[in-house]
Amino acid sequence: MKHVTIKDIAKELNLAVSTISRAFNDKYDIRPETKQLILNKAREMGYRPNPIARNLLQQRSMNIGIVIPEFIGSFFPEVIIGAQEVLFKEGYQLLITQSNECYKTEIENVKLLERNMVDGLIISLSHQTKNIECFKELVSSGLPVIFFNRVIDILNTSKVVFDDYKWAFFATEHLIYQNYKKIFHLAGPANLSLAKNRIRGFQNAHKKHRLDVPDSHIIPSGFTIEDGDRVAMEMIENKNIPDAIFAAGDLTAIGAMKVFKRHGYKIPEEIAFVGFSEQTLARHVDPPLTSVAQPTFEIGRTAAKLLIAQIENQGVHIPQTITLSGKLNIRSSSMKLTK
Amino acid sequence: MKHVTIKDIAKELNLAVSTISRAFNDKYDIRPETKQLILNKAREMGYRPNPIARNLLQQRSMNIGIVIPEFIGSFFPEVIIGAQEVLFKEGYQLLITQSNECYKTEIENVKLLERNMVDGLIISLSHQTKNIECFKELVSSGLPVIFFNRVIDILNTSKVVFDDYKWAFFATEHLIYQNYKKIFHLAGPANLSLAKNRIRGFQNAHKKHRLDVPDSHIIPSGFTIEDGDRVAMEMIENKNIPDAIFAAGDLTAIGAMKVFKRHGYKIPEEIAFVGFSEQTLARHVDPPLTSVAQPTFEIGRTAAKLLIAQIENQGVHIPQTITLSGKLNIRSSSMKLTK
DNA sequence: TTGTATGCGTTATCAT
DNA sequence: ATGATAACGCATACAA
Repeated sequence: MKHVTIKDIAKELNLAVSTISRAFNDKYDIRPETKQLILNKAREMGYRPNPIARNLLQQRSMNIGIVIPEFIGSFFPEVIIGAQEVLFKEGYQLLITQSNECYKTEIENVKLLERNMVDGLIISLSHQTKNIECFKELVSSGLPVIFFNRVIDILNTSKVVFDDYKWAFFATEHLIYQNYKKIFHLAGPANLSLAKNRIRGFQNAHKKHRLDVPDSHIIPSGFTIEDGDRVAMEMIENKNIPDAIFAAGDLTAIGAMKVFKRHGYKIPEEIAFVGFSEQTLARHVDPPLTSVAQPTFEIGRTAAKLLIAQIENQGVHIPQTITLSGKLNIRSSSMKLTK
Repeated sequence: MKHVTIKDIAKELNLAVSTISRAFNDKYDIRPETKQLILNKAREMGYRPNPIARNLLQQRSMNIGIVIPEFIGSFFPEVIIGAQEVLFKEGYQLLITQSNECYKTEIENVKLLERNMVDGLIISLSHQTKNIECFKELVSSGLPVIFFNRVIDILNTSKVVFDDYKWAFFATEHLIYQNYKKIFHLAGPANLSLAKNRIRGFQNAHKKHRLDVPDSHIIPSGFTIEDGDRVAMEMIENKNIPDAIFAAGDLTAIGAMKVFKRHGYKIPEEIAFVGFSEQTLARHVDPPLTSVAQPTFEIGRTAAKLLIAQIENQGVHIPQTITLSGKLNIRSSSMKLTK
């Protein structure tokens, strides 16, 4: 447990600590033989540099904080893996926190990370988050922050987003091409701009094909299986049954699909389903769910790169928004069998 | 970005830094008015204590490292949430790393965390891990380490494990009671003791019911969907078809189930399936998969508690192994319809 | 009750 | 080329 320090090495070799330090940071002059001597001794004694001390001195922790709203779906873990890949290469550690979609925990997580002197933050909001004062302060404090996917439009930071509008448009159009007429949209949490963009895509696809979309076709839901369950039950009770559903999240689509299936509806013949976000689950439910796939790993990598650039470039930072593209994975949940 | 320090406050108020320090750690004598004065000023100046400096001084980081082999399934995230819950309450931060089931990355993660002076580690092994020298050294270095689920038997540390033997036994017995005769076991990675225990449970359940289990019924596989795919394809090619499959992991079961389904086998009438670990996926595949549920959150909480106890109790630490229990969720993948 | 001084493990700036 | 020393921000033993 007792860590070996450069001081111990110095004592052992009758050298000054500064000399030992130099042996490890070869920016300074040091005689090659001395260096070898020190390096050997260090290995022998099992010396490991203490990054905490170095961080204290250099006023940076080499830690990056990441704040995500949940952990269970495959989306965020994949983003994190992508970010981790880039950050580790640059010597940064990743401190991961998740809020269970709870605004209060989210704020606590941010404060906790801030206090731990992370050099930057990568954030995706909980869908409870309405009050953004805290984030405004965070950003104006000067700490580099990157938002991804669930972002705050008006905040002046770099962002990595998905072209939600475009892909919601395509997904809806896919249903229209299959000749579905009464298409409902299970919308995401109202305060997320991503949800609004998906709604716009849904509407404009209809517009392009000169189809009507009454507001009643846009049903506020959420992102969970239970949201899908609930909404589907309501439709059945109200005898207001669509012939296709485009959900803002895979899990909602899956929840709704299960309910309709249980009630004897044939999928996709009577009701088609399209989801969004390509959870692992989508490929494995029955029938497999058509879904918009987001480049999860790439989102993470991009956010990490932006963050590193901003950190190493303090002062002259121009916020930029990078929009990534995806693809529509068409599966049997939305393919009308050719008759 | 420029952080306010106690020094700044001291200068501002014409007090000594130690007095400021005392105001925040109320173990020491300080006049209440002085304390109030300082606290107010501190708030006004936006002071935030710097944990890095404190850690350096106290030789502890209040960080716990966690090393897991993967991230995508719901099992490990749930364990982490459980651990996080306990650790946060005690003021610890959680540094999460994952290795993608790669031994090399796993070791790197451990070293990285060690260098960052974590106060303890919670580890579950990658299934590539065979060489345990590194972990032996780690443990004998005195750093508190808790293993969970994928543990190293011979290592003298505290462990949180699941009663794999018992539940494999029950799962197998469930199939036997349903009158399945030719039951195959898709075994987990050979170097994990958990895999061995599940095999033993499988065998002994047969023994209890005086059934024969040729070794050929135990098929080495892994934990992924692809493993299940592969193994199922082999069975079909060899025309060696079981009437039930008990897999050491849900994903393997799901992979195999899909292949057999695609080849026209009726589930569970012709082949029954039972998995292990209760991934979210299990409830949502078709048919829903019978699976042994592990108390994921509880595993995390227990590991965290053991670790904290060990950290705060340096020196007199008696390694203990806590075995948690689970339950068998019986779903239609293994329920022979009553004729 | 408050101030002074020291040290945690490093790096950087001097001087030697 | 190497040594001495001051920082980084904080906590604490000791002096006042």
